[in-house]
Amino acid sequence: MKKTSLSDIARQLGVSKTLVSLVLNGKAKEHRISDEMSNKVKKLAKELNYKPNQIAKGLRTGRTNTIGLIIADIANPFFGKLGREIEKEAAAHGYRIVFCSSDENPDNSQKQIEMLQQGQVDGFIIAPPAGSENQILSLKRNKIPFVLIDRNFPDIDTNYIVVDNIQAAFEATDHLVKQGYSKIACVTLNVHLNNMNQRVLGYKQALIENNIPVDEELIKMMPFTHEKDDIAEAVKQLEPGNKSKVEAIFFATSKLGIMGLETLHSLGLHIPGDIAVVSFDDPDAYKISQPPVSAIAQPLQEIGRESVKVLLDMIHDRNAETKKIVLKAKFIPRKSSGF
Amino acid sequence: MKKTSLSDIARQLGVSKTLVSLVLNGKAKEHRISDEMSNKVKKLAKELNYKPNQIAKGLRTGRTNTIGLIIADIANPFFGKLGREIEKEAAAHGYRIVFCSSDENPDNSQKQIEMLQQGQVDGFIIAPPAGSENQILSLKRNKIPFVLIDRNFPDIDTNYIVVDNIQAAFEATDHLVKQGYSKIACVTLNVHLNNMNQRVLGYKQALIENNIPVDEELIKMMPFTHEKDDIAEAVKQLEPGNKSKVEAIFFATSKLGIMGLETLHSLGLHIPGDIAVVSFDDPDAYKISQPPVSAIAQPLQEIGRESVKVLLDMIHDRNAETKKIVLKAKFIPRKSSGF
DNA sequence: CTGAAAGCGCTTACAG
DNA sequence: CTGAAAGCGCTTACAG
Repeated sequence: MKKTSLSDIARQLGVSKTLVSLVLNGKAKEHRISDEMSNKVKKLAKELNYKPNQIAKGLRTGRTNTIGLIIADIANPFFGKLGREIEKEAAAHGYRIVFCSSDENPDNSQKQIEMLQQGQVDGFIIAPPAGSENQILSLKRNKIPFVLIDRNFPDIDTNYIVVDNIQAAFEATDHLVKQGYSKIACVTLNVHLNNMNQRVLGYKQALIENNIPVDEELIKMMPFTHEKDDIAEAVKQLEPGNKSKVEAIFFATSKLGIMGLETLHSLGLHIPGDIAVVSFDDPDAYKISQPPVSAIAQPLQEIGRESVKVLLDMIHDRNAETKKIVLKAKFIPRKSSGF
Repeated sequence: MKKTSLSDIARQLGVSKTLVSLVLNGKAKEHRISDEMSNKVKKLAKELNYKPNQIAKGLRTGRTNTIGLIIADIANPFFGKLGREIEKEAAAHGYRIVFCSSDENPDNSQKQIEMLQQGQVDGFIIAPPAGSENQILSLKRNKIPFVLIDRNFPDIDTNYIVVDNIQAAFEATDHLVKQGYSKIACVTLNVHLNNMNQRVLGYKQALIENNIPVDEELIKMMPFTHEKDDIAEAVKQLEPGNKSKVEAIFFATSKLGIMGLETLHSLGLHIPGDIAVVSFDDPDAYKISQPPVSAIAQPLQEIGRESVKVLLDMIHDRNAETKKIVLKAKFIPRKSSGF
């Protein structure tokens, strides 16, 4: 069963493809095509179950109604949930999503962007890995619509949707202090991403503001290709359980937090009795954890929505002003910090 | 900066587009084009950073190198992880993935399939929602390559990659019996999907085999648009904590399990002391849960790989035999069942 | 060894 | 009110 095309309809009706195309694209009125003819065309199109070939349309119009989504890893619940929100908003505007996981590797994102740039997407939503500045600059230079999410490059003027990482990390750390902890460690990633830097900054600011000296020994920077064993090692180095060394840990990502909690549990430590815990991001795991984990929940729906909206604005007007949106993340105290 | 096209290269070299296309597609030898000419073309293509327009190529060849992935919800870690595996395998073969979340709603999958069928994908990997039999039949009728994952329709001869749900549910339930529990409840979805039916079947078979009568009161079928409150209600009806009523619960999906655990925790129950728990699927949450949750881990990597391979076979030969692959899921006993 | 031409299925100036 | 024609950027028989 061959698919019906414009010409099939045109032939059967004895009219031109032009007319059929015009009618089916809702431009009948505009071109003063008779209602009678209009209806005949629409009726037959429905009968033949006509669906325009989007590839042909795309070649002609230069539009594909597809957005390229480049994130670190779709299997990471943070990006999975964000992907879902983006999909939802995109679908509402008639757009589809092709996704690529970069694994935070700029070589990967480079290839992925190149691949999708060959006329397959109208624009990109990107969580750019460290070291991908050139790729972003190149997109900008070529006037390809895109918006950054989760992190941005402060030196490059682009659209972005991020959260206030400093404020969120500050709030979580300050909460620990208010709960009575002062030996507070920070486990983060050793990677040049501004969101990560900001999380550490917020952590430090909260300590300073509370007159607690920052102890670099308590800040563990994990190589970013970290394995479970690395985290375990780093966590153990902090000597959790020994309260003269450390009383609480702030995990800068949920992946770190989940692995860290596994380690703490395996050491037989009681949370928060032996060691208190707070974490950036709020995966399901933290809700059913015993005790539930105090966490910083990002406004995923808003990030998803805004990123699509900003991108579409850019697609419709490539010279639109860049939009820089900073949303607030919400700290949710739970039992893991003695709340 | 306009993108360079085939004709740009042809013009600059004073040759035909044919020649350039042939060379760039590695068909130079075959057409006995001189090495000298071949190299000139390749060199210039590289210099001009030529990237073939995939849309044009797609229109001409009818191939897009894109796979449509339709699952219930990319935000569900099970599908997120599976999506990642599929992406990986697809990328290895030069394919990209456009994904759609159906929310287990056949109206959604219908629209999504229709949308992507307009020449945008070469084939589909689908976790078909209940009630989508017609859509699958229609794909089959139109000889569109596709493979089902996670569940299949026994009455329709199609490619599929699933796990042995009966065996896995049997094993998990049997484990509970061996651990000394006999009042074992099952919380599942009230939905006509063969994988769900099989999970309940495996649960029942294990009871019967162990001479434990099946008590329908202990089987809770959740409407599939379940909310957290519904699960909480269902779990409470089982009267967990009252061991004369129920001693253990088998959750048929991780979404049910996670919500169920939240309820059990909120009731202040001790696991497994007051109530033991096992669950289908093995999200991160189960590993850091205290106690860790006994779970059935599906071989996601294998499902992802095989589904892509089978689909590509079908794309390359539309009359290929259908492949029906049943993989084994692995039961991992942990502390939640007293292990 | 190489090229001219047709065509994939659309849209859109242009002309009448 | 409607149509013939060009063209988006490729690939591929066909011809020489």
